[in-house]
Amino acid sequence: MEQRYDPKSIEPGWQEIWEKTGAFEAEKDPLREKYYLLEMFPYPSGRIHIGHVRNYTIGDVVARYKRMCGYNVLHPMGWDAFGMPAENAAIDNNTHPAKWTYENIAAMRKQLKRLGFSYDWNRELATCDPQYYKWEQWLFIKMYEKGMVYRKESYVNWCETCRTVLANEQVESGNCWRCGMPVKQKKLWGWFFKITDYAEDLLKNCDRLSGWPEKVLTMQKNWIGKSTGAQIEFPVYQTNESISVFTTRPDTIYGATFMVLAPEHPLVKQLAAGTEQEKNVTEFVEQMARENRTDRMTEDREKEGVFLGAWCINPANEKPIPIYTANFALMEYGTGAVMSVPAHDQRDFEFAGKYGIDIITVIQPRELSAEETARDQAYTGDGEMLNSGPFDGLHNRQAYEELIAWFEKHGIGKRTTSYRLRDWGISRQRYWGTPVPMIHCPECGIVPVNEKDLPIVLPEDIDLLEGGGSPLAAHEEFINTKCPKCNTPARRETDTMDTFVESSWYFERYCSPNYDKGMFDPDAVDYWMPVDQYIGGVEHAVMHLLYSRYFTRILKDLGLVNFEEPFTRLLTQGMVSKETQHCQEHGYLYPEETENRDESVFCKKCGRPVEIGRVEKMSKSKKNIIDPNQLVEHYGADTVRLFCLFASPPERDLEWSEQGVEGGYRFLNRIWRLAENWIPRLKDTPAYKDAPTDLDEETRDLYIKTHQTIKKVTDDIEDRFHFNTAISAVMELVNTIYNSESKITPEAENQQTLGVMRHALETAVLLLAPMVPHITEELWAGLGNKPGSLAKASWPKYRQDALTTDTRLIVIQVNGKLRAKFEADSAADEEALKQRALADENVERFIGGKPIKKVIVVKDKLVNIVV
RNA sequence: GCCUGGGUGGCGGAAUAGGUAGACGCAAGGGACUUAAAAUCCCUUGGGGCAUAGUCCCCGUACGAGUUCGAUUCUCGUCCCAGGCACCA
Repeated sequence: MEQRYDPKSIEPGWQEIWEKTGAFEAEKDPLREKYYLLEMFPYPSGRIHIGHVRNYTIGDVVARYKRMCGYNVLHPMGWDAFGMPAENAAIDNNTHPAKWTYENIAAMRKQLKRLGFSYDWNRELATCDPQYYKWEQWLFIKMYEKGMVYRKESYVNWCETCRTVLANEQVESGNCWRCGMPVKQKKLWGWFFKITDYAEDLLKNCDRLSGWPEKVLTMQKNWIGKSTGAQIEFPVYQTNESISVFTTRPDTIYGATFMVLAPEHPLVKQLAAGTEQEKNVTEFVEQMARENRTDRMTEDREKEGVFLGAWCINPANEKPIPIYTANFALMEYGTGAVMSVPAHDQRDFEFAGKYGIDIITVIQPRELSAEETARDQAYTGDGEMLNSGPFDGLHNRQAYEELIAWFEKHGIGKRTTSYRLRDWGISRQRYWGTPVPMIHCPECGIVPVNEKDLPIVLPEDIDLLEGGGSPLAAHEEFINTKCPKCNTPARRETDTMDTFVESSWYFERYCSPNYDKGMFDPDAVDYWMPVDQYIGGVEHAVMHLLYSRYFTRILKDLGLVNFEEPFTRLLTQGMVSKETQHCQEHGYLYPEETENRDESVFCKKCGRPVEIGRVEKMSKSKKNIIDPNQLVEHYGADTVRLFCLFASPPERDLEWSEQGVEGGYRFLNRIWRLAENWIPRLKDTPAYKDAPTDLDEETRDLYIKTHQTIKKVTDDIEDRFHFNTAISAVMELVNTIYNSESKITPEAENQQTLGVMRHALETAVLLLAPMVPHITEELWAGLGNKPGSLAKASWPKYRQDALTTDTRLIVIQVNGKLRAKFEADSAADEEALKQRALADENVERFIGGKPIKKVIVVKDKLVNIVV
């Protein structure tokens, strides 16, 4: 051990030892209980940011902790390596996406290693590796054969900036999740995964995911968006056509006074054809097609529509009702047609008001008259049926059931369920992704590639087009092929897959990353999966986590795995934020662009005072980012890790504070000095581990504090991952050791006191080992243990008999207010406590001679006297 | 609008089955050491009150009620903040 704590000189050495000894390599071992800990793998952007550091530190603590507890821990790391930034960077810097990606991976791997994370690097994978995506293509073909994939032309979310299609999950309030630009609707051919087949199952199982945060489950449930109701047929007047509608309120059908079709609905043009409305309708539909989704779908957008010049028949009362097309109707939801009941739906109410359509009340609440109901706004509650023929007088909930029965009996409609969830559009019109392994043959149509021809590798010699567009479509060698069935010249599919496909099964690949006979070795997956603990950002609550759950079901239905939920427990960590600095003249400022004078901050450029802005998520544009590299350089990996854990519990946001980091560094120094002072004295003394009864009072206090700390830290990590309070507890222990130090005079220095001291010190080192692994390895070796053995040391256990002293602090209350405290023997019975409390001087004052109504005694805690 | 969280000192945050509110850290102040500074170590630190400076008193966990011997914790109502969804028929 060196004199001074110098993280820079000790950390790389331990990292080397871990690597050399293969300390974190995981081997399948059926005799040992496994623990699969996974953090969401990063996109190789080139630099690790502080959000990664936090995520991976939390994961690493759990991995190291579980290892110390004896589990066979799998803790892998890899790269979500396909995606558009590589392509864009390649265009900007005139390089190749693969080169850019692999260089970034090398840089980031180095950063992760420098932080001392305990990954099994032998299992590292990159999704852009043909040996990885080969199996994704294989799975695609299996799914195609089972009818789980299909190709269709439809309106899709199109991002003009990224020049590609987006899945519904990837549109965030009308904008592209990646670049933030508005998303348009575009009619395009594309490949879809039939995730809607699993909607019900994905929804139902949410309730069984007890290890997931409620927040994430709610988001998934809302996204799947189940609603129950009926599908009802409305015949079109004087034609053979009929319009199918989905409604959650079949009980209001007698109040349906018009019909609305989505502008994209196939019947719109057909029904308007030849009527005097045809021109208006065409214009309206074209205008809707031009508008982007955001503009059309904002809620404050006024309801607009046009009459089609056609009517349909309300099957309940056989009255004709006009058919409209309107901006608020969505082709993607239900059947793309709405039976509109203005009296009982606010949106329909507004539309009817604007276009002068009849409003007929069919449900009347008890507290309002028929005239008052639905006068100023739609009435959406329950009540008694009226204007509804044979159903008048019924409660609407009952009418709901009877109407559905009536529809089913007369073949007019049936009970159905509708989901908001759409099929997953996975086609991307870009280069840097997994090629869809399909061939378009003029004779045979669409034909999957032969399995033996996999992988379909991305060609390397491509011209990336400025402003996007698939270079594959222009690559003659890639496109031209022969049909696997009939051998005539055919064309390859040029779409690549959404990168969320790769991340939907990487956790299975980690189990056997080099397996070449399939996606994964079934035995390995059988042993390691499911992931016991998954950790990542909440931003993936719907996208990645829903897709992964879906994929696991696919694999199960294909007989490849025997479980359906991939992640048993999920932890979503909060984001990292920091205060911003803003100058009137120069906008947001980096700390180095400001200077401190007279307790205020000023802009270096113009000298104006700088406003210290609110705490916000770190981003380049706000200039409130911090660079992990610089921090590690300055303080070492352990301090950076310690602060990430100490500043707040994992699920909450973490506010970055330079001074807080400094505090963490001070704490590590404090332990270092403690060890440095004591190690020479107790090097040859074994740790005292027996019952506390034989110890003198002062030594016993330290011994008990040590065991209390073990319990506290273990519980904090085990139950809640609250590392902040775990660290506090060790800080308290260290403070206690400092305080005991003065009491161990040379005269008092005997084997027993030294043994207790050693035990305390050793325990602090063990408890901190998962969080700050480098300094603790150094101290562990200093204490005479085999260098590098801490990573595999056993987690300390506490003695039940060493958790409490024989006296307890008892609190005395009068009428619930604290009035006095005293130390009581733990053996004292209730009566004794009561007598002692009543005898207290201060207590007597507050009783003031009033009669005592009741005395409540809580063992080991308090006495409350009620007067 | 709906659904989740959340609101505690100057700050980050504790209080895990209703039982001492403010652990631990940061910042601030004071002291020791030093020629000095840094570092370190020790002490003080929610607000207010006092003829009795105490094992003292009053107030205090967004606000207002309630349940309870006792509420940061449970119930109801109000306000504010963050995140998600948002014309879904």
